[in-house]
Amino acid sequence: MAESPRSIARLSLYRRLPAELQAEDPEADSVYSHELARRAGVSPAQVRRDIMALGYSGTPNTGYQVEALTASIAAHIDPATPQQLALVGVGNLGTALLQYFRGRQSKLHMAATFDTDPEKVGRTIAGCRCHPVSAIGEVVPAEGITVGIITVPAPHAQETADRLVQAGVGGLLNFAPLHLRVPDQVYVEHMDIAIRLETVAFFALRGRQSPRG
Amino acid sequence: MAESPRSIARLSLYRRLPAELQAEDPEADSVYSHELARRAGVSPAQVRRDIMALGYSGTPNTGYQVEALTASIAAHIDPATPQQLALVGVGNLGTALLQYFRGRQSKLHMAATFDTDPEKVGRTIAGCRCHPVSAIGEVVPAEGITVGIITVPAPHAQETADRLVQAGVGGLLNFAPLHLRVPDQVYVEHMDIAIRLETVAFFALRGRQSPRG
DNA sequence: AGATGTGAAATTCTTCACAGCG
DNA sequence: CGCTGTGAAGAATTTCACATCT
Repeated sequence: MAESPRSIARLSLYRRLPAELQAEDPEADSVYSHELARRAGVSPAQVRRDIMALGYSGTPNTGYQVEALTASIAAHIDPATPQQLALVGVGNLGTALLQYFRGRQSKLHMAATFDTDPEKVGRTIAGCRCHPVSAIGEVVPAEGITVGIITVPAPHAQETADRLVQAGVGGLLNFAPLHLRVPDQVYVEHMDIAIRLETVAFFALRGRQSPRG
Repeated sequence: MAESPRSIARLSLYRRLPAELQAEDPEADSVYSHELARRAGVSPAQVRRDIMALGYSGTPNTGYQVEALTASIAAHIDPATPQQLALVGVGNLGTALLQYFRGRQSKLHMAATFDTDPEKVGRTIAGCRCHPVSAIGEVVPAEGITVGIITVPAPHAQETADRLVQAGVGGLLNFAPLHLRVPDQVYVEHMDIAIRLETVAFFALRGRQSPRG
């Protein structure tokens, strides 16, 4: 089973490569591991192993059928039914993310946003109703929300996470610059921009090759 | 030498933990590996090994002196002289990032922004002058910029990266949802929000424990 | 020939466990 | 004692290399 976060992230990446491919060559209905590898920035062996884990097989000398491959990836990583998201903290970054995902067709649906600012509460921002943070406990279960996106200032991030977890979400995407403490069964991805920027700056001066994917 | 991207990222994280710590207990001038570990979400052994690589040593039974530790981390990961950054793509996300880093004191300085929109070019956004993208080749060397942040739409991300690399940057922080192809000596961090969100959504339904970091 | 699928090797990263110090 | 520093073990991940298929 390729069920590590790394492999899931790579599969998610592979999935959108056929679109790139077909933008260049609309005829193409199959693709080699080394072509996917080149576009994904990983090794061909890595691609083959990830795809192997899907249970899908390509054909030697021909590669992978893009349609079948895409379907296999979707079957593996997409939820059976659409999954609901919530975003907490409708500031600059939160709004940018809402715009970013606005209209993106996907199995992930932005169901609600939350903020403490009375100016924002009650309004609809980027097509999404803004609730007061105090309503998390009510709205999250009511909407069946399973994932929370945290874009509040650092001092409020942990309490926001606590509320979301308490309300039942199973995963968090955290943009606040601190490590969230959550129960073991809750999955967190930390999008720590400051840390990543410092890491880039470090290696920018030292000429090290980038890591995977 | 703990010079992997992972270890650099962790050091960057450890560095801001003393501030958290001292906010709770202003008296504290030393800290144990297990305390740092708890706050960073890693194991105590990992903390000790990362710090070992700095050349700094704590004292048994007392832990690490926060001031000396912070200084050691800074000496290891900060540039000797301030490093200049550029951001390309002053849209919602780009502006949010500019605001986010506005006023943050650091060895990293936002020296220029670039956009193609004539409405934005020439203006000062979040305290930073906006140049036309066509000026990258001129401004980047002139300002000594070493890191580029890419927040342009996906279709323009690769050409943006090419321009920045051509102009001499050594590292890129990419927010566009695709893998950038750059020469080996250029370091890239991919902040692929869509992929990370899909990964969270996947594990939110499966209750897997988060990875470290 | 030139792909894929995959056991096995290699590599990288993390944890264990304990000596030694304060 | 309870901590740090660290060699060695262990896990996780990636790559190799080649049998196999078209």
